[in-house]
Amino acid sequence: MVRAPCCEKMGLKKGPWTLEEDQILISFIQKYGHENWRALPKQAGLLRCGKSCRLRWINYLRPDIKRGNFSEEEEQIIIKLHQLLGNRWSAIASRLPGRTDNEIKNFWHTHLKKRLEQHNIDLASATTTKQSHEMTTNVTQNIDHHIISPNYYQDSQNMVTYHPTYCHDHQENNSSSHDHTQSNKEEIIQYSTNYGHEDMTSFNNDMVFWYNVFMSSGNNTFEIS
DNA sequence: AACAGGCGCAACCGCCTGCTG
DNA sequence: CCAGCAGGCGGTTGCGCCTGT
Repeated sequence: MVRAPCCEKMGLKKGPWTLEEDQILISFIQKYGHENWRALPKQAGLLRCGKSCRLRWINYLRPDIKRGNFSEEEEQIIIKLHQLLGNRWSAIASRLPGRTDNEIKNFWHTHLKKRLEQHNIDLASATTTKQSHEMTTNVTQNIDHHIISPNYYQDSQNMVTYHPTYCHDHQENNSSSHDHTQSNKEEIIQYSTNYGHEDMTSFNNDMVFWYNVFMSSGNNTFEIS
């Protein structure tokens, strides 16, 4: 398949964004939204490619972006989710409100990776296979309660609508016994429940459910790295 | 004060997948 | 079913800043 050209046209600007460009992009999106990223720069009068605009908006200009250092709690969440999900930064980011995949990826490569590697070296001689297994098990059972899924939407009837996460995890289902067709992807599981943030049992069950979804969605090809 | 090396982060690149005609 | 397009994603790069010498 021929890949669509991107940013190849002469005259398109690259490199750091200026304040002026940021303001143009923000005001355009606030006015008209971003239904078509490719067309957006032209419509907004920006000499950027659509991808660049999208990246800038998602990673920097979005109003709900949380700036600043990662908290200890967030670090732990990232570590745990990375054990569970691998390098699926967008999936990890979707569980950390206000954080972007790029930010998490950078944070991982600059901080956590080194720290964990050092930690692994320290543990290498002492860790047995059994302990390793127990660690993995604990990860699945003790995912931090504060991880918030953006896939939950509470509607007016106090129902929680759940969109299965595998909608976004598209690689691991090739040989799956589950046929994740479009109809399956659109499947919505509704819990008629009193589910609340105080109800940690429900939250725990939820995380176990998620884990099961992850595991089953890949016909065990899902890798914990 | 000047320089070198390391670090952090924004941005780019290229591939993959889903959608549509 | 196929081809082309658009969006999304993860890997990588480049550059500015910081720190040590």
